[in-house]
Amino acid sequence: MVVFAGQGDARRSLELLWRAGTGPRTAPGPKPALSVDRIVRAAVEIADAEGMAALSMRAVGERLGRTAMALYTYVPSKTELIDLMDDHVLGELREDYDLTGGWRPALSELAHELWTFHLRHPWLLQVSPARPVLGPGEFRMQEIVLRVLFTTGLPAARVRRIVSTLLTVVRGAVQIAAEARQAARETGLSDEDWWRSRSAVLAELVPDLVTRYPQVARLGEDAGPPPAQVPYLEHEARLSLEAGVELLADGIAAALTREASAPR
Amino acid sequence: MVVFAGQGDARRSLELLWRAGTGPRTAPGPKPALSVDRIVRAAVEIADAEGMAALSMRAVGERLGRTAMALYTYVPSKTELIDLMDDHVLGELREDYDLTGGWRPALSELAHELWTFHLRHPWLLQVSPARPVLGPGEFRMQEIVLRVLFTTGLPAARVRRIVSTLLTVVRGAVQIAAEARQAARETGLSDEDWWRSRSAVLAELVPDLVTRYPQVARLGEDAGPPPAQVPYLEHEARLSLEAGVELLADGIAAALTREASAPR
DNA sequence: GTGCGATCCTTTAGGCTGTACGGAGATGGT
DNA sequence: ACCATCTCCGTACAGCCTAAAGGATCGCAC
Repeated sequence: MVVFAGQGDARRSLELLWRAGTGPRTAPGPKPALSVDRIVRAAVEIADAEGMAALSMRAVGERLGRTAMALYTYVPSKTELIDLMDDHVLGELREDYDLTGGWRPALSELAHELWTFHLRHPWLLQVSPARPVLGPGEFRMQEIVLRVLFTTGLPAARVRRIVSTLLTVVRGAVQIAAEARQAARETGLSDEDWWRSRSAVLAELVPDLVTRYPQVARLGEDAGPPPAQVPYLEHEARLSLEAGVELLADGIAAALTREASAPR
Repeated sequence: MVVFAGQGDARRSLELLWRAGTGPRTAPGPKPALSVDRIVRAAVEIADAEGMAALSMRAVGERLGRTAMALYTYVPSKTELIDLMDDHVLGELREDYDLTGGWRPALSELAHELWTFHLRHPWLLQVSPARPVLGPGEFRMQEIVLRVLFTTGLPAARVRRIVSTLLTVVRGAVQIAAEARQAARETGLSDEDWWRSRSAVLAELVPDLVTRYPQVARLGEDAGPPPAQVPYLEHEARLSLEAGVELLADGIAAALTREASAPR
């Protein structure tokens, strides 16, 4: 499932996101027992614990002692609810990063925060980054990341692409880690067991594997240290993220020296 | 929806992927009118044209003049079918890249090929990269990418992370482009129209936006040239990819000079 | 106090989804 | 001719989102 930011009424969506029009109540009718916030929190709890696939309107309603349809008084659709969830959890992001050591350590600190944040809410990866949510959380997040990256002194256009790349790298790494977790939970097989059973059959079915795919074989030669605690793929993803951020930082440094030698 | 590589019987999955056990037919019963290949091709056509969400067993069956259940004779489940689709289209990837100019131009050529490839089959982004498919297509793809990146001379462990980062960067850029396309198709709104209508309401609802989010405002100042032909987000994603690959290449170069000054 | 009408919530229903199950018809080998 | 086997289909079930309609509850004007 891919989720797009509210396709319905733009005004209604934005009002919900920014909690506009929440003045004092004077209208008739029964008092609302629920609230947008309670619904969003319940939904986030479900998605965090059981994944986006388990997030149904029925499930959210049930958790609040209501039916699915009761939610539609507060939230126009499931899509919109997911937007609200997205923007809500973005409020958790740590705000300040130590810039006294320059942009480089701050960048890797930020990347690490984004990593743990996304791992806490892996369903975020299912929300489309195209046409983003445009709520306070999203703006706050942009603000946080930009505050770090503008200290490089690079021009805005370049910073924009760097932010985009950074978020992509983080999301990619988290995707592997999170989906590895989910796969382990759903199949009951650890990454190692999965690989062992597959590679045994594979070797039998395709005996000439190493000669047919020499580069891949070359990759396999350095196995690296066995992952002790952390599941294999999660560990690998973590290393991949660190490598990615380092590559990114080196790329920024290169851009900076170029900029310095040929300033316009 | 997130799809995992075949959770069923590992042997059956791999046999299907490698088309093992397709000897001459001597069994009784009616001749199969369909084939795994035809089913996979039909499924790919649907997913390419209408997206993963439109890919249902009923739809695939209909396209072949059969019911949904007829497919289950050939393919054990929808998940498995998607794995087969994935591995199948990977066969389209161009194989050879010009390495006479060194790894750098080859890398950007490769990235561009991966970009167009994924744009042609955007549903690939919905297949989990954790626990990959382990079919001939996947191995071929790895082989292709590794052939380019091993020419940097970096050690295998490092190359592995670089490959991972490269694929992540490409997938991230494609995701934005593809989902922007899909959003445009589904909402009937161009990126510009979408942004115009939203930003008007936003300015009204949050009048102090620029003072509250100064960094974001600073980003907005350089609007850049208006995208003439290509839809806005797709254009932006393309630029983001190019920037990402350049950053990556600079990162590799930095790693190379480090390696050269301190070889072990 | 009484009734109007807005609001909250539920029930029902419709159109999707993947796939388990059982059966119908076709076919090759004995 | 028979039978085991294979292809293919109809039915069914559980689950999904949400449109529509009705019941319960309450603030306010009269």
